[in-house]
Amino acid sequence: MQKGNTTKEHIIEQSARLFNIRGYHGCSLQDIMSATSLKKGGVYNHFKNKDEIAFAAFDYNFNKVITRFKDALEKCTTSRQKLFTLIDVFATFYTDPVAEGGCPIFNTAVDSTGTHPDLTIKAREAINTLKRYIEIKIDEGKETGEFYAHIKSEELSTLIILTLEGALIMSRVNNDQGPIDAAVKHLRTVIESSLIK
Amino acid sequence: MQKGNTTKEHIIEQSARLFNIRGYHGCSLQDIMSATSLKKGGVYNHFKNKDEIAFAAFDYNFNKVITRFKDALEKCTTSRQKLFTLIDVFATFYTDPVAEGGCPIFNTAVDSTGTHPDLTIKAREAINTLKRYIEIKIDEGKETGEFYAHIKSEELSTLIILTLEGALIMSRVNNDQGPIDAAVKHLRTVIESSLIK
DNA sequence: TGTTGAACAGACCAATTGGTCTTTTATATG
DNA sequence: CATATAAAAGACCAATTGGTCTGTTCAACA
Repeated sequence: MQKGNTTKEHIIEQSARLFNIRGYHGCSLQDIMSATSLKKGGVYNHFKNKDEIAFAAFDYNFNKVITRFKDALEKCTTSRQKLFTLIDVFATFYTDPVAEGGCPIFNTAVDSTGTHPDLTIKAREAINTLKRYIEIKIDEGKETGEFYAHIKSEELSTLIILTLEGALIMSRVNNDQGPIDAAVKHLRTVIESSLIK
Repeated sequence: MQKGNTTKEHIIEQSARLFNIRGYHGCSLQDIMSATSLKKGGVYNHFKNKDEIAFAAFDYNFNKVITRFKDALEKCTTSRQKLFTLIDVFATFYTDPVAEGGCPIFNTAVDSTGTHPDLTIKAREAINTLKRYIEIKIDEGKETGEFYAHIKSEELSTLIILTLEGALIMSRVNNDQGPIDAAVKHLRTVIESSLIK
């Protein structure tokens, strides 16, 4: 266990790792116990069941995703810069993952659909939070006159997410950065040529 | 069990459904037994273990995907038409899924990574088969002079797949056709404006 | 220093897991 | 009709699952 960490945080960290790699059904209590070097009593002292751990783990991972976006965008001044940075941050999810095993949001979305409705809801909310976040950045660019006013923010935000998330999955399964690079390059072109005045 | 089907085919069909909805670890032998109305002996008379069922189920689903592409593209004459049809076929994976629960290729890719290497390999091979299939269609268009020669076939093929697969996942988790529509519209524009002479 | 409460260990549980093996049931063929 | 063979049933298995509960340990505080 890392110093300065409470046991509960330690469990969440390790579980967040495991759930992202193995998925909800692929990760057992035994896996969590091994990863945390705790026995059942130690784990269940902080959580009432596996679901609670999974929820906390997802929130933890999602928070790391959002934080990475916010931190990177803080340094940006123009909306153009913000959008490009947004894309670059997505790309870092491949080279330097928030959580080993790819993007926790889409992972959880795919993993939970059909088996764990409550997790699906969490994934859905996370996607929509992210979507609105990007939408706002686009809207800001329109308000300052940096972007064309006719651009549909929601559509573009959706497109950015689905392109990069698709790329992350494809890159990961092929163990090849090609898809990520193709997606980044493509989106840059799209933005440069159709969004910016 | 449907008429004209062998028991083995029946097991594969049902398992293909279940594995695509619930994932490998989310689908138990009991689930398969219930879905097929067979007992353990009936299932294991045709397969030696769960893995064999999962492999056959994946092949079955993948074959349905490829078949749908081939059938649709048969009627096309121009390369432009083929590429647009390709995109439309992807879109049908949302409205009229090959297998309930989304695209089996990316589902399996996400589901298996980190827990089931053999399935990951199958998913990877499927993605690359599909990628090459689309590449060839683009190359054909270049050879006939329909498309610009400078277009990078592999990159475009990759982009088409990752965009539409990303859209399928996003549409499914949000239960909203918006992402699919956005992806289709976008790719059509891209092809129309930068690929076709 | 003795006591209290939280943190953790670990025994225990019923249910379920994937898998094996023997027995029964159909079915086809002589 | 008898028999060989394949298909399916279902009893059985050890291992693992998520979860509960009772001890034990340890640290803060009076």
